[in-house]
Amino acid sequence: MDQVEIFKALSNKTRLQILEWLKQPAQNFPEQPDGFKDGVCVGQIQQKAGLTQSTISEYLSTLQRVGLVIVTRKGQWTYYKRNEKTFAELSNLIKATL
Amino acid sequence: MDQVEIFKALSNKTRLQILEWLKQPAQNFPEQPDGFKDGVCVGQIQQKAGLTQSTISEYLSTLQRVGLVIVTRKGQWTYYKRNEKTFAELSNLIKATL
DNA sequence: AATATATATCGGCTTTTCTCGATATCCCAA
DNA sequence: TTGGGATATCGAGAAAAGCCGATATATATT
Repeated sequence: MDQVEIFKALSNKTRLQILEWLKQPAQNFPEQPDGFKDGVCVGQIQQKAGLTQSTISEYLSTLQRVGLVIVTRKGQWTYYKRNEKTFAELSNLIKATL
Repeated sequence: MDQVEIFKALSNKTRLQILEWLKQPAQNFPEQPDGFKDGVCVGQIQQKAGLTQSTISEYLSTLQRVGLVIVTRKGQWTYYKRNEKTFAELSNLIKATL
C-alpha cells in the first residue's frame, strides 16, 4: 500500500466521482441490465463521466493499480467494482500513521 | 474542505514526511530550543527535509492552504503545527463519503 | 540607519498529469 | 473468417507540479 500513489489516484475529481458512483451501482447506472456482482463496465462509467473512452480506461486502470478497485473481465466487457478492503485500510492508515 | 486539494497536498513524499515529523516535534526537532506550543519553524523543517528553503516554504504554505497545518508568526520566525481537526475530518470523510 | 536573519515570492527549467484522437487487441456473432 | 463492439494502449499537446537559485520582505539588533 503506497500512500503517495493512493493519494495521487484520489487527487482527481473524476476519479473520486467514479469511486462514489461505484458505491451505489444500481442507483447510478440504471442502464446496465445485469446484476452488479462484478461491478460496472467501462462503457457505462465513460458515458456518465463524459470524458473519452481512453481517458476513463486509463483512470480505471490507475485506480486498479493502487488497489482501490477490483477488475473482472467477462467476455468483451470489463467490470470494475470498489475494493472496500483498501478503503478500510486507508481510513485506518490515516488515523494511525498520518 | 476540498477533497481533491487535500489529496493533492498529500500526494508528495516530502509533505507527508513533514506531517509525520510534526506529530512528535520534540523527538524530531531536538535543535529547536523553545517549547513546541506553536509548532516548528521553517528553518528546522527545511534542514531536516534537505530541500531548499524556497521549496519547503512553498510546501508548508500548500499544507496550510488546505488546512492541514496551522501557522503562527512570532518575530522573524514562522511556526507550523498540525491541525488535528482537519485530520479527524479527513478520516471521517474517507469513512463516510469515500 | 545599516546590517543580519528568517521567511516568502518570482522566474525558470524539468518532470508528471490531464486529456484527447488514433490505433491495436480481444472477444463474440454471423 | 470476417465484421463489429468493448476495452486497452500509444503518441501528443497543454497544463500543473517539483524544485531550484535569486530576490524581496519583514523583523530584530546594533
